[in-house]
Amino acid sequence: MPARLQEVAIRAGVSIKTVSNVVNGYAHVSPATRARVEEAVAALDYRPNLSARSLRGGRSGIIALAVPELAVPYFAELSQSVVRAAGLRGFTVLVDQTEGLPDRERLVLEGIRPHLIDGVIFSPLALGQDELARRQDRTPMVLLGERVEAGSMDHVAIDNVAAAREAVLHLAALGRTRIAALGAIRSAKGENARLRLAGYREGLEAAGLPFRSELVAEVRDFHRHDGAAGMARLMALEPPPDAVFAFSDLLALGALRACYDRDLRVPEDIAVVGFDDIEDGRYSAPSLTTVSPDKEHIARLAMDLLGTRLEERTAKGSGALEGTPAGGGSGGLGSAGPRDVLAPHRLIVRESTAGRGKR
Amino acid sequence: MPARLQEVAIRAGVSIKTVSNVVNGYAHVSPATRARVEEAVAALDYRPNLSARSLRGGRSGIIALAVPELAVPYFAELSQSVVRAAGLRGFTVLVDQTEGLPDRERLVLEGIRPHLIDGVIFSPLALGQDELARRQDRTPMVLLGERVEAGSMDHVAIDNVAAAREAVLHLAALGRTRIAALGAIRSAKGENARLRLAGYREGLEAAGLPFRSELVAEVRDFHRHDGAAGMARLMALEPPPDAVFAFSDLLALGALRACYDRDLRVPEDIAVVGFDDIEDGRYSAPSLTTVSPDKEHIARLAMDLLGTRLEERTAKGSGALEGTPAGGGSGGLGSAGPRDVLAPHRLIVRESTAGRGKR
DNA sequence: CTGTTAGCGCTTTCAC
DNA sequence: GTGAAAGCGCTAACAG
Repeated sequence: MPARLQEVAIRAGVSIKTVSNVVNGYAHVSPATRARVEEAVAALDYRPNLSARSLRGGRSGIIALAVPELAVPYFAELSQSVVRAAGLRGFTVLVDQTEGLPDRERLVLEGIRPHLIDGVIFSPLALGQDELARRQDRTPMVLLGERVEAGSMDHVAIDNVAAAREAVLHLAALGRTRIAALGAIRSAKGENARLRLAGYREGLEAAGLPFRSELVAEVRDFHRHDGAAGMARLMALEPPPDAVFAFSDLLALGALRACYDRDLRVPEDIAVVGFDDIEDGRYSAPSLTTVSPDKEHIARLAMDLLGTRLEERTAKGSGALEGTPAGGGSGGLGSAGPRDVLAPHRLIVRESTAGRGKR
Repeated sequence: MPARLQEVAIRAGVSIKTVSNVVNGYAHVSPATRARVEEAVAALDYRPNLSARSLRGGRSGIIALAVPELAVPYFAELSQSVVRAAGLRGFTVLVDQTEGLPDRERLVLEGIRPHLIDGVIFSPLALGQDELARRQDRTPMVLLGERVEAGSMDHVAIDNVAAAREAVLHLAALGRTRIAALGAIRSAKGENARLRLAGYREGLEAAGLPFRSELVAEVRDFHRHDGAAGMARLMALEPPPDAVFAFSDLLALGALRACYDRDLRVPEDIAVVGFDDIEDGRYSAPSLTTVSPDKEHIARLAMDLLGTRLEERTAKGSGALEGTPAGGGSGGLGSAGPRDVLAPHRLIVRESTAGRGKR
């Protein structure tokens, strides 16, 4: 049974309020008193009750991170960065796995664990623009990846189109002419896939290469499995492609595996570029050329945006404390419009396009 | 501003208590009333305030999962399973990354977010037996991996020694005689490494092979990087090993990469076995033979243990209050001692030891 | 079966 | 500078 504020106060011979002041670092406490209180806090191993604090103050210090799957390395690495960035700002992260299921994503939009969560960082997969834009819940939310034009949510992403274009231009610069795209997605899930496909077309055009629809392999998901299957279909073409731009590293890794199964040499027979720069790609054989989004940066930006919103909110909140009877409260909003932040990315050239440097 | 119980009660024309009863699914509410309340709940989009509930009832429905790094695939996959298992039991998971740092792990032991967390599933890395056993905090905790002899904590793990032995016997059965171990760890972090090393020795002995200390490669961590470096050292031996048992898949993947760099054929020149069965190993070239701990099972067992402890706890709590009619069987048995549960594992043979089956 | 009431531990006016 | 008291929203203990 942990100590309460009350007991600390008694032991220190002061009032509850004073202990609270000390614990929360407020000024106007005499050094002597402060020392006594701190001694009592330590002696009793006092820890504030977050539920009580949150009930009272409306803030919990907890943010939710909603991602499709932790087991997908990109999300695992991103989550790691988010957890770290949140920690630096004093927040703990509650992870929600949507598994890319529409219903679970809707739950996120509607506010999981309301009252308990100060804000949400959400990486949607299944939900489209329209649904995202239609969100009701007022908990501050930052969107990762998927951009909502009409919506009112903050958003962090890299320039997917530009990144994809660079990847294709890199392949073209290597002299490849039949450059395939691996990762087109038909369903609503495909925001990222759509952007990368657009960048792929731009890249082809910039390189003076024709767009051939048969060189675009569709997938269901961005997993290794889909990559291997898609690659198998591409290799069955006559003539086959001499390069592949995969829309994720997992797809690319699956593609590499498919090449291995067919004894194709990478990059000699076929060059491969991925997207995400996950750790796996640095150790695969061959190592994977990839578009590297700065995940640390993305996480930090998302946390910054969320932090700002939370501050706005508490600032507003404390002002509107009056007893508000029948709902008239117009409550000045003033909240700045949705912000759209671009995180940096760069192309990392490795063996899957450049070959093995030294042997 | 979300609706409160009060407002729902007014709209439904009943008392607060009745709404609470409906929301919590208690019996003894007339169907008509229930329907009216449910209508009101839906209309006002009422969501219970978890902070208040938790403050009042001492339960929050949140458990913490403390792992070293989400970016390590084994932990990502395990976390995914834990999040899922917890969800099935109505718990949300708050993820804590210790980064394997002693101080952060101590924080876990002392109770992160006290009062807010019903229980903890903890996969320690840096802390040794002694410190774990010395824990004060009373929040129910289940340990993953590391076993505490003296302690009082529940524990779930696979039989690391037996698993390692099987892996080595598999290599020996292939006719390999110079079987190296990759992943010994000197520091306190090494509980798993120690067990697997013990299993390695047992395996050698069972196969009638001599233990050679020069065939044991030490590492700092279980990362790809360490695997590649360790493998490089092993290959410099004269004669080199003809097989490697790596204590983690990440190490094994690093080892595969080191082989690729040296144009060694796997498994012809050297066979490789990993440990963990992460997704990467199923798509690596060659695919990785590995010891597969049943992560779903581990997660479910951990959640079951935690669930039981929580029930014991609340049972005890409410039992302290008098006036419980009904009685019924004592059924008690009070909090059982620490339970130690073994999860299943199996060896999955793939190309890195068996070669490529079909081409 | 339903209503009333008293806090859970904390912050936060308001006095002193 | 410090103390006293009023709730935040909810549940559980009692009546009715």
